Amino acid sequence: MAIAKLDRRTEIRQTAKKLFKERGYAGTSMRDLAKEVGIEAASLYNHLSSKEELLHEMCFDIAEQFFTAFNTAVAEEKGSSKKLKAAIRAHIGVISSNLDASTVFFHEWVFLKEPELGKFKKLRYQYEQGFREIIQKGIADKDFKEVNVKLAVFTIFSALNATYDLYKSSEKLSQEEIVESISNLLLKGLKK
Amino acid sequence: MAIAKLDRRTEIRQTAKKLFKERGYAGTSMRDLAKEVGIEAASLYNHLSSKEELLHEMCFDIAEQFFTAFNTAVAEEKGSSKKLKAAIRAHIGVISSNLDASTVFFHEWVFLKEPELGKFKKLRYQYEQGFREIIQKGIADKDFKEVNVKLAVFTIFSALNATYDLYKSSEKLSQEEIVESISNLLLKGLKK
DNA sequence: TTTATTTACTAACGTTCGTTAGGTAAAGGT
DNA sequence: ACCTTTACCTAACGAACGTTAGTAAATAAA
Repeated sequence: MAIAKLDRRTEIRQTAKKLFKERGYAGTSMRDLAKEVGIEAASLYNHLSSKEELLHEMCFDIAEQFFTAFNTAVAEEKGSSKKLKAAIRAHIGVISSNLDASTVFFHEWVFLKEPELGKFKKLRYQYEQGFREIIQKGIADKDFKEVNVKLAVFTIFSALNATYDLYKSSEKLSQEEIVESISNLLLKGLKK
Repeated sequence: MAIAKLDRRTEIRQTAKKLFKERGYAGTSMRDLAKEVGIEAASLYNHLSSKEELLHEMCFDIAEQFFTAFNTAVAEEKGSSKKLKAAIRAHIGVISSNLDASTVFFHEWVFLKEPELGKFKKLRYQYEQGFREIIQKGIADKDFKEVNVKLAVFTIFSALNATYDLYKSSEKLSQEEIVESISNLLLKGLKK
């Protein structure tokens, strides 16, 4: 065969990301998914083993991408401000190159069942921990103000994790504009 | 009758907020709701006319609260920084006194059907416009940096709208701590 | 005390859910 | 040429969905 057309397996998964994003996991039926792909619902099961598997794959795939991007980004920079900005860029980068899946990652992980749910939460905590450590180091080095670290990281993630929303607006913002704007605001603030 | 116990109508709506928050609108069935209230699913319909009505009420009730709180808050302050901080406080205040419903407001409005969906989006745009105008005024008065207004407001809302998450963490943060911390970060930034 | 309203029940409606069983036709490997 | 595998189909499973109908008991109004 060699060089097949983009196969059904992949097509189904891409379509599932799109639908889970648009209608939510619980709001998307396997029949919806099948119709969008152009086959019967039962035929989906030649390419997957359950609806839940789709969600599971999406969430953990994105989780892994976040880790990888973070690790390479911060390794390349010295200094807390630069590390933080690099981490922000990496995080936004993963979102912008996985617009559907990352939306699912942020909103639909609640439908994971144990034990995956627990595993997922743990991964997320670990990932956030990376950001907390950058900020702690920054405070220790007197680069950053003595803020409440947890709250600061919370605020940063809130801002970053909503950026998928920016890409559907009509404004054509480049990724670097978004990165610059958000990290400037978070690092230097609004006040003159 | 006089002074009835907290009536069923109210009880059902409070329980619905809790369940819609925990399991999502699509992920909550009327039988789930009935069981939690302690009656049969069919009996719910003595107190409401449809599942959708519940969602509709929650979303528009919170929308109204946001408007009211915003208007009184900014009317009491002069100067862009103070107005913005007051608006932030008001916004967080509405969230913190409606923890269930505001979560539904942020995540489940997508399940509204037309024409309510359109009406909802319009209200939200108008509300955000209030924040944009504060920032525009602040820039014009040289109080604020010349930031991309839309992106700044986007970032602010992202941070504010996630605060409902803070109240379920074990840390006992007071509302004023949260307001101070977030508005300081957004106004003055992380950098020293 | 009779009457009307409210609140709950059981039973069931038609629909949709995720998924399985079993079959068919084409493609690929040997 | 044969056999296996892949990819689809139709049909159907039992369960769950939102909601309606009809009724009985309790409560309030007259």
